[in-house]
Amino acid sequence: MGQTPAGNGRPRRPTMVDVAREAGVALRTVSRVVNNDPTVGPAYVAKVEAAIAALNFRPDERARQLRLGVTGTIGAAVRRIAEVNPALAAIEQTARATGLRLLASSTDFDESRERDILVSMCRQRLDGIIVEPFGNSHGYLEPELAAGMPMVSMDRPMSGISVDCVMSDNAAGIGTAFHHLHRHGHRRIGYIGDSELVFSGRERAAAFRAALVAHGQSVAGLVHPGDITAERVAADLDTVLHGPDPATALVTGNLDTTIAVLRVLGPQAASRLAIVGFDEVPLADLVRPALTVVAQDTATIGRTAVELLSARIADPSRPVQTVIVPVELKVRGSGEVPPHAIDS
Amino acid sequence: MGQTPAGNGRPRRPTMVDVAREAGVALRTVSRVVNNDPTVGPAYVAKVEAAIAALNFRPDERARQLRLGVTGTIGAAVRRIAEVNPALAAIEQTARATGLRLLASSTDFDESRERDILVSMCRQRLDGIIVEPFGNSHGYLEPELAAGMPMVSMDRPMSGISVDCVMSDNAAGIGTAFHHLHRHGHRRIGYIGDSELVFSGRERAAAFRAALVAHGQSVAGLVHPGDITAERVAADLDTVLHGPDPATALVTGNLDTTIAVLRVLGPQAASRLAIVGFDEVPLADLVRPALTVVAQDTATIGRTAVELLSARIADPSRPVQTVIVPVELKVRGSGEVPPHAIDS
DNA sequence: AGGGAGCGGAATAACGTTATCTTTGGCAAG
DNA sequence: CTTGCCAAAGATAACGTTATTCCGCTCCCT
Repeated sequence: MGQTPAGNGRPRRPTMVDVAREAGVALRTVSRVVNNDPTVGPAYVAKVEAAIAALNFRPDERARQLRLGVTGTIGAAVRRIAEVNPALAAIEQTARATGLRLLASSTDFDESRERDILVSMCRQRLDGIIVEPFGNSHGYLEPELAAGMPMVSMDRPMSGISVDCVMSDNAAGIGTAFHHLHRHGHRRIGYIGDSELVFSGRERAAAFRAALVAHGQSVAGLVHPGDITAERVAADLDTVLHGPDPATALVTGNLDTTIAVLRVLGPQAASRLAIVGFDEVPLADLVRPALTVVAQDTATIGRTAVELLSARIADPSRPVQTVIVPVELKVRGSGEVPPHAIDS
Repeated sequence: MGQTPAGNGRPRRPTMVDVAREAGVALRTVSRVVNNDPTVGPAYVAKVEAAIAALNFRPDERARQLRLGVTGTIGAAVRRIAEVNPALAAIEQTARATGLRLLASSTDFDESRERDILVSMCRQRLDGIIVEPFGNSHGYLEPELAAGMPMVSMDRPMSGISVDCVMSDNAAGIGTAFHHLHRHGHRRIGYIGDSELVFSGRERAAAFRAALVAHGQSVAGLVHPGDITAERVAADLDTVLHGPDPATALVTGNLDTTIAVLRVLGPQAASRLAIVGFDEVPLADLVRPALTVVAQDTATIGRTAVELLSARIADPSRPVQTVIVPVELKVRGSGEVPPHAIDS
């Protein structure tokens, strides 16, 4: 008996074979009608469409994909879905405009989970993958790359393998923030940011040190990368503000740091130091003080990621490319507090 | 010649047949090894695993799914991915814990797009679908339901078809907000919220009218549902604040309304009226005034959605169920301003 | 020592679609 | 009237996996 392989309670859905029998035509003809092949006579089209409607037939995308070899879907393995993630929004929009479906998953800042997701995407033979890498060893993807799986990394490069990459100009962003504060008269500027175990944390801390050196200042006591916990940030903020030579201004290295700093400082933040944050802050206009930030061009990043991926899908042998996207300073108030306005 | 069906430049990936040939065993044996079937002798396991490593074989999930009839994946069609969406985060977490993959897409507040996504998910024969419905006619899903596609709606019921549903207790939430302001001495309380064309907008406006009536007050001039644009909200706020009998307190019907109201009022919001918002506000502790809100229990909503879906997958004939999740008042300041503190 | 149980592996048939190839029918040209 | 020939529809073989069936081998018991 032709029972369903998974013998659960689900009723078997009609297939093209059923439609063909119902319409009294060949299987191939049903396929042609479903795919709008113009070489089918109108009488046959009508018969087949009637049968499709009568049986409520819906083609099985899995079988189609298996046969075609192409899925029409790209994957996005991002660190956080369901959080404000404008780059992901841009990816989705661009993918849609390109006629690609998008399969998004959160790696959730977990290396093993990232691995699971990427391997699963490869097993599904997606047409390509965009990944916001988290872990530090992506060597296991080497065979996939060799097998021709198109891949693009976003926000940071992948480690151990060479793939197309799109990311912000971290160094320029930090330089701009520093310069902005310096131009408003600040001479002691501190930095609190993400851990240097993370690529962007490393790049931004390094850029900040370089800015200090370029202005002939000592690095000592001013640069504080590390894990982003309320305690660590509070402690480093205390060092920066109440050391022997207190800072009058601060650059925060990413969104989470900015939020943590604002929480520690409380409503009087603006009277205690000038702040320029890296990353746009959601509801920035409702937060007090209104924050001056170096904003990443997330729309361009997301769009570029899809474009790079599409280009590689079209031509797997093209040279690997890294795109650096400029950042933009958004002046809103917190970065323009002059040094003499700071309580000491 | 056995060429790839899609004759593009991608190299053909090795299949189980190739592995079997390489290892000198039967196809079925490779399948058993891949699926950790214990009835394979250790010598064979070693041979097969060596061949798999040598060829970089990865099983094709599409073929597996086609053969098995089950995908191990559920779909989530939500209005907005990549925005703060704690319910989606809970769905993802629960799905992961249940061993289900999640395919998330944004309907983007577009009825035709919602339809595309849902039809596409059905064609992919996902094991089940969670949908945050947007449109007003879901009759086209009737055949899918009849064919046994498990479906759960979240946040609002679907129109025209009967599926499991989980949503917040909108009426109780509005009642709580009203009562809270009333208890703090306010006697003229206004409401600005989403359009009554939308289910939750309708429920909340109705609940607010009911609260007014229950307190023996006139509805006239106080209840303002509508599209959420800066202009409309500003105009209605003006009516509420500067009418013949001005309100001293306001309930906002959802997050977007709350934000729009705060933008219009500016930093002096708290000195002009007391506010209780529906929906939790991101970075609520950094926004001034700190907002008193009626928060939805998004974690429970997301988790329940997956649980309802799993239950229906397990037993397609179980009765359709609607789960109402309680809401919670979060007191933070903006809702406790007494009437006499309001500038007139 | 012979026979049957039991186990592990091989051959083959699905799953539902699309593509290749073949067949049929109708019509115009020689 | 026959010969192509084009259009349109049918038969059949993939795609890569898993499940079913079957067969040969070993081992143990009588």
